[in-house]
Amino acid sequence: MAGIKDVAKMAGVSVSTVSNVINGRHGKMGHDTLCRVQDAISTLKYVPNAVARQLQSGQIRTLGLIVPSVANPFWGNASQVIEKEAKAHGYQVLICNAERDPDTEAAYLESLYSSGIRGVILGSSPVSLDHLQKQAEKGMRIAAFDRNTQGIQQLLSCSISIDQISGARMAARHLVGLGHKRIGFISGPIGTSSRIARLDGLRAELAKVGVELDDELLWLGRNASGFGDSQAAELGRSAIRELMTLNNPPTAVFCINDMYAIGALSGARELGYRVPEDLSVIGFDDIYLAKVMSPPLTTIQQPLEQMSKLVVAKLIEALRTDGAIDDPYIEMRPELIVRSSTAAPNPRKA
Amino acid sequence: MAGIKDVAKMAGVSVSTVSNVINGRHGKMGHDTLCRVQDAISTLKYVPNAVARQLQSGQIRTLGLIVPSVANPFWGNASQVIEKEAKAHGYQVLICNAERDPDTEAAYLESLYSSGIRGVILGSSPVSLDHLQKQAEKGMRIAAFDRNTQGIQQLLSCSISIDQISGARMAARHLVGLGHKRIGFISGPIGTSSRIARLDGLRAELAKVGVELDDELLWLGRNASGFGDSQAAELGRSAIRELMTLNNPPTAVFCINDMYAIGALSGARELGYRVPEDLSVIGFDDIYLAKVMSPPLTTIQQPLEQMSKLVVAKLIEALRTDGAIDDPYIEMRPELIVRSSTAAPNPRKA
DNA sequence: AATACTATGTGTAACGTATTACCAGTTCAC
DNA sequence: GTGAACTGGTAATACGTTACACATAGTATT
Repeated sequence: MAGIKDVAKMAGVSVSTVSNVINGRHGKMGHDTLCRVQDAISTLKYVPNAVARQLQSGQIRTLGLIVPSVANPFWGNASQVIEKEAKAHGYQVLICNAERDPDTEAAYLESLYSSGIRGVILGSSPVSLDHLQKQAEKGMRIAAFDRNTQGIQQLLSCSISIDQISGARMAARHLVGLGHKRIGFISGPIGTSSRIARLDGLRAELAKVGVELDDELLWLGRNASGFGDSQAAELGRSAIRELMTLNNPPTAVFCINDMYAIGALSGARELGYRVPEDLSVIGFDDIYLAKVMSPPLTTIQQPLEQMSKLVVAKLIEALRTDGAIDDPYIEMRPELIVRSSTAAPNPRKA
Repeated sequence: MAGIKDVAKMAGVSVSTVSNVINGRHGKMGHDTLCRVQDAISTLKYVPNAVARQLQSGQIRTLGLIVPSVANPFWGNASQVIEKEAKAHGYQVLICNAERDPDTEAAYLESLYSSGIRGVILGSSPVSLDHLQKQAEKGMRIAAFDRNTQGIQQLLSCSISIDQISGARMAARHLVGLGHKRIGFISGPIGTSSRIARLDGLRAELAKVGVELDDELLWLGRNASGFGDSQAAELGRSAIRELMTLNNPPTAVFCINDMYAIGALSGARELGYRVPEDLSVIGFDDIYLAKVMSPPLTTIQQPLEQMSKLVVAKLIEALRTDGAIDDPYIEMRPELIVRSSTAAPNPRKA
């Protein structure tokens, strides 16, 4: 374990001089001194101890990222893009799976704080952010990702999200436009801000055009306690089985995200329903799997890459400027991607 | 930002006493002292600085995890399980996406090392581990996951993997057993130990039973430079299009992992081929999506949960015992999961 | 009454780096 | 030839925590 002292001894200079070399203050010394130090560094395979450095400087170039579950390709992909972007800014990312549980989120936040991390990207997460108050007060900068910021802006340094409500309305409008009148809704437990908004959007649009949303067709993660996103597809499959065996089944279903939609596709086929002839399915997120499903999934797209770049840039700016940034709360426009899982309802059954 | 000194001052005791409280040495002090210190801690919202702690102790309860890509559900799910398991041992996990690039892996390893992390789980990764030598020499404990350990055991503290070769042979035997004689192989670039072993296994089994493996039917990630796993499904789709438009197309394809297989399913359907009637597709890994595909995917299962538990336990043990652990190199048995994407070849075309 | 022991705390030196103040030469203008 | 400015470098201290040796007082034992 070579330390800066060993390097100094070997090069015959003081530790401060070595420190100057490491930190690029080359102007402060003679050329031969510089060379001797550099030689010593490489022969000893010396790497500065980031821990000691941080303790001294109080700085650490690491961001926290709290997501519901990297097992869900949407978040897996988001994590990857965010990490890449952070790396481009010279930051590392510590990824945490919080499973949408407030206590787990709070525990991670405290742990990140105690590691010196002062910037965190919070993905999805529950409606109330009370559990984060303590850390926020102590100076943790929090950036929200994929959630609305109603009433919690004082806790947040910035936020990036799509307009969930209008996304859900686009989906609803698409289905209604095709002629559907019996529309189902499939989701896991409605605990996060984004899920609430999506359901609200669906409700609002259907109300506006005068289509009833039958409570019987709302499937909200029954028996799903403790299930993570890796089970989302399975839940979607169970859901569609229950909905399609009702006396008056839906002709179309809106799924809270693409994973549920993928499960719904699978379940519908098992029951002998053809998609989209007998049943239309629409998802949300546009994960990369949506286009390779059969049939390819109609869905609402989130501009993931742009959102990730923005959230990283904003958060780092907030960290540098001590919170004073322009335009901290951004809502992007989602987009309807029509593929082949939606069509007009089957007249025989309608 | 309250430190231990502030707590000590407020409670009217020395920093040592506060340290004792924090570290659970409650027997060393009077009851009222304990209470006063605890009060001070909570009113000041004091959280011990993990960095300073680590500097002192040289210990950090964090593991590094280097994976090809969390966007691939196999690795996303693995990351999640590993993280959960590590947490149960009181460790955090720092997840890094290395995209199968040796330089990126080396950079992450150095960065992890300088953060005081001394235990890393290395997922998949290139054949040669020369790029990791430097860190390994300095005392980094490396656990290999999902790769063979031929000739690199001195670099590794432990390893957990399935027997890739026998997994691939099981797949080949299954296809041959169904009567297939023209078998294709779809993969991205063959750069990692696990991919090499899978191809070797396929070759060995086919040679054994006297079925030719036509080079024309080997699709190895053409034009795939820089593509990550989120594109694997798309690559699978391109691959199947190329293979099925040959003069003498395959009747079955073996895909390097389930993501490619999912893409192959999609591509085959687009071309009008039915799976499994016209084409059999077999994958590898058994990600949770395999069973909700249509048709559900026949695949080779890796016992992910068990493997994850083992690798975490072994690595932590290696860290604690300074490398001396029993049975460090474990190969688990993969299992053939027969679903509905494989069947006997269509006699019309055979 | 002297000794030993227990319970309860305290003081301080690390840990490895960055920063600050400082010092010894050299050069140079006047 | 004298002091200011500059160059190349040193030494001391701080960062927040822990570990360990030591201090103090009260109580029990001989």
